[in-house]
Amino acid sequence: MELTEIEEKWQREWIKQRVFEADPDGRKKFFITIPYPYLNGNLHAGHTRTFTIGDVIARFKRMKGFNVLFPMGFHVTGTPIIGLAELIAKKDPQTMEVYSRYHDVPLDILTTLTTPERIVEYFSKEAEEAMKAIGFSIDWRRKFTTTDDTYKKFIEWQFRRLKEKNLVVKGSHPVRYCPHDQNPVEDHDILVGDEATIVDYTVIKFKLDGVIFPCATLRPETVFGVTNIWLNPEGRYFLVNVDDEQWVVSVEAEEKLRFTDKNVEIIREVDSSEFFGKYVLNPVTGDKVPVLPATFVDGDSATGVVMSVPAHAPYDYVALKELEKNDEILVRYGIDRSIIESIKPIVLIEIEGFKIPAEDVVVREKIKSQIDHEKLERVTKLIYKKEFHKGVLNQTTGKYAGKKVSEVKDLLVSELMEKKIADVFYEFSVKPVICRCGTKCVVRVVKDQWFLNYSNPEWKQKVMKCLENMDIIPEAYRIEFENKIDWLKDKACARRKGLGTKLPWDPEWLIESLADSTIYMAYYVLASYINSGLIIADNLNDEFFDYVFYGLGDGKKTAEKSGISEDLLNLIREEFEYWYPVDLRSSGKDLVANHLLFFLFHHVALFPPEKWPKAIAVNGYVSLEGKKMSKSKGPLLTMKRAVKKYGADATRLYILSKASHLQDVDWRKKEVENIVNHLYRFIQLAEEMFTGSGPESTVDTWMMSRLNFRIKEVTLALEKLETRDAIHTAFYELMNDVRWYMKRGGKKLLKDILHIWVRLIAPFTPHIAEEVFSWFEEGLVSTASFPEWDESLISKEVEIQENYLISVMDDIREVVSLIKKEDIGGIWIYVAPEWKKKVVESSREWKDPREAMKAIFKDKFMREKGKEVSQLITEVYEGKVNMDFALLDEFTLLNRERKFLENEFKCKVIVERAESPKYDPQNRSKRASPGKPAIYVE
RNA sequence: GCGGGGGUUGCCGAGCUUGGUAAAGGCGCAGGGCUUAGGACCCUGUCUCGAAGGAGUCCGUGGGUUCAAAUCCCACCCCCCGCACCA
Repeated sequence: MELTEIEEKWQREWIKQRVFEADPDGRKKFFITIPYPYLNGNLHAGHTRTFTIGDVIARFKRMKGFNVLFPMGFHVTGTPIIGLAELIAKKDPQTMEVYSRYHDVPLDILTTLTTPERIVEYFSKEAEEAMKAIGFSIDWRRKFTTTDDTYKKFIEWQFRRLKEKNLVVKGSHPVRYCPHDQNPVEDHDILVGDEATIVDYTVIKFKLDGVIFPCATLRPETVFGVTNIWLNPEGRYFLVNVDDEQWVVSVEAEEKLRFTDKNVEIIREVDSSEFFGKYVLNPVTGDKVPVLPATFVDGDSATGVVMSVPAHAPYDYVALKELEKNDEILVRYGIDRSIIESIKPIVLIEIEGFKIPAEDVVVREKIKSQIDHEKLERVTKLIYKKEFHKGVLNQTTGKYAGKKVSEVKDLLVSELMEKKIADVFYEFSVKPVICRCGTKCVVRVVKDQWFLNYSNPEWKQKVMKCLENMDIIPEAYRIEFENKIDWLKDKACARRKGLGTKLPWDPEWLIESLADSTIYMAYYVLASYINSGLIIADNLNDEFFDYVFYGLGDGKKTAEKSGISEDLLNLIREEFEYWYPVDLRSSGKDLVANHLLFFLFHHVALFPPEKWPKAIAVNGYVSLEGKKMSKSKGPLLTMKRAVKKYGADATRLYILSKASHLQDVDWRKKEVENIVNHLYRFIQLAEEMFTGSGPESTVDTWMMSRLNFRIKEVTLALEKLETRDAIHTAFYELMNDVRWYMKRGGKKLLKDILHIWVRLIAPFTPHIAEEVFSWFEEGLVSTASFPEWDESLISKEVEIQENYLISVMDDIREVVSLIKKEDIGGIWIYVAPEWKKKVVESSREWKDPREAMKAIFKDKFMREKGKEVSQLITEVYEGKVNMDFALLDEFTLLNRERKFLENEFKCKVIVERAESPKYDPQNRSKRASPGKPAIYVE
């Protein structure tokens, strides 16, 4: 029978018997979810991996006796689907190519996918078919898409509740923005500089006659060491009204400020030279410092006004030195030389190995000019790094003295901001940033934006608490989660464009797509009632959700108001109570810093602790023959195509067996094909085993030991979601065990082993497992019980005996290969004499070889053996003697297996005691060591 | 830069938590068996040397701890991922 036939047959059977439709009952429940896919394309190998892990666990838990709910929905919210519809509508060549070639959309259908609705309809159908074809044990009665009216009601409820808790707040935030398109730009909109991030400079407001000189800096802590400020003598500056203040900024800065949330108005252009030699007030220290010219100042970097800290900033140090020597400039701007000469670097950060850090490195690197950017950039970075991490602030900094720079920085900025003597100026980390349309992008501050208040420390605290009680798989990721929780800032949660739910209190805004996907697992409970028509959108109001999720309110009134029966309402409430919380959420590692984090945040915000998630599992990516997959550019391998080509079981098995959890899987055609062969091998072996029977044999106990050990290994691995190890054990190692058993003449247990084995592999390759299982009994393996192991049958002793035999065979084989003889007449095996065993045995009782020898040589017989004994003792202590083997009754054992050995080597085998060999032409018996008999071959 | 993960034999990957015979397993390669033939399948080998089961080398680099280090500690080099308003 072909594999595809088997697969389709059992998939039909599962649907017919509704095996995966889960409703509450008396059993313990297990609720597992996988992030629903976003429908801007077909499911691919990456989904295949994550989803298959989920399915394997779902199937395993089901067989372990849990009532398992494994549901699936579809994500539609956001802009990419709209973008795709537009691209298809205008027949964008790359899109048409990628979607027909890699997503396998037939061209005649593709050309019709010009609206988001058609795209969603097409890909949701495709996705469901793909997931059925690969045999996922999903309860399909619960599917939905995030643009369903009923789902929108659910999201509205969620956001109203969050707002009530003050977790949705108004604010402004910086985005990359194209002035020409008048739109924020995303990564793929950017022509040049897509690696640029937005960095926030601190602006410190130095004052002169009521005019502010906003000095932009990344090192606000150095404000205590300012000796002067810089303007570029060749740069253009404006005097501008900024809100209710007057600022002097570069012309470039003025332009940028207009995109912020400040009101900006040019008063007049000013010449920087009119300020040189004048004194500005440092608002932090109260010092008055001069304004001086420096050409390194970049008008296109932040405000174009810079504070000078010659003790810690190499640029400033060099510029001052240059100025001091440049009489022409001094004269030109009427700057008194004594001003420069009186400037002394003010050290405010103490760091080992430096006195005045900037001076030290400039001298050491022999930097002569402020235009030597390459060297200056390098040493600037060097000093910054050292000072930030290891530097300690000194008494110059007043109350911050004794603290580390890294500890003080944020605190200092927020204090200065509060006193309104500092501000923020956003700037790109890399320049230029150019939009696809060719326009230079700016940082724009979007005003009156709605935010999820993730920075809220109490909220974070709660998430941390939740995390503490969760299982994180792999455990190494826990620290990553902790870091990300700490790092998470407020997140804008509303958009102008896209698909989704409108913000209920401000319908101009759409709820952003990650924000609407945080607690939707709860919605799966309702979805089956919605899909069966028992509930429609009109039934869903806040009272309904409060009642179902919180048990709040009066049942009768709520039912009345919702327009559904009280019985139904209570049924849904009970079902929610039964399934929630989520026991396991399994996902790709790309979702750690966003979705999974929000998943936790929203759960702790909206649900009591007993409804918080229990576990998160994270897995790596999938690449194709070493190349990264890309939905929009290719290459891509769809789930459907993989299944069609290699079969469901092979695809499942391959993608899980290739790498452990965090590791990325590289999909290689050749290896997948080999897995297909392996499955045929398994079926062939299974057929042999099913019909196999025979008498008891000496290897039966060994086989039982192995089998039980393997069950144990597979079970423990699956409990930890280590699917790779589980597959390895269940398929390869157990198969090797069975082969060895058969080779050794084992027959009796074959059929029984198969009956157990087939259940062991059922979570991974359910179709083949069903087929083989059906040879034995009527029911389905999907609902059969997972094998339990019997610890008492796992026998170390029996396994040692078997390993001993293998080791002896290896030795014989090696000897045979070394003598390079065509025909072997016979093999003589000499088992070590009793006295040697005694030496080995008693050696173990002593701490070191000298003591052992002393003790053993008390025996006269041993003394006579002198050198041999001491040599043996040395070998024991060098670890050359296998203690497990040494204590076996080797003679009996080898004699028992003599026939087997004769068959293996196709010659006669004689086992002798080394004390009294009947035939030993080369006197090899002397070499016999406990656990390692001497061998003679002729 | 910050944070996380990683560097093992031709390749992919175990082993590292808890130091104790490095090289599980797969792919590839070689030899043999089976077969009309090919594929598949089965067996054996695959760091180096070896005409007796042995010896030597070895886990990114350099140090350290230890009787003993792939494993623990320190420093350095290299690779991958995330750094957000995008699903």
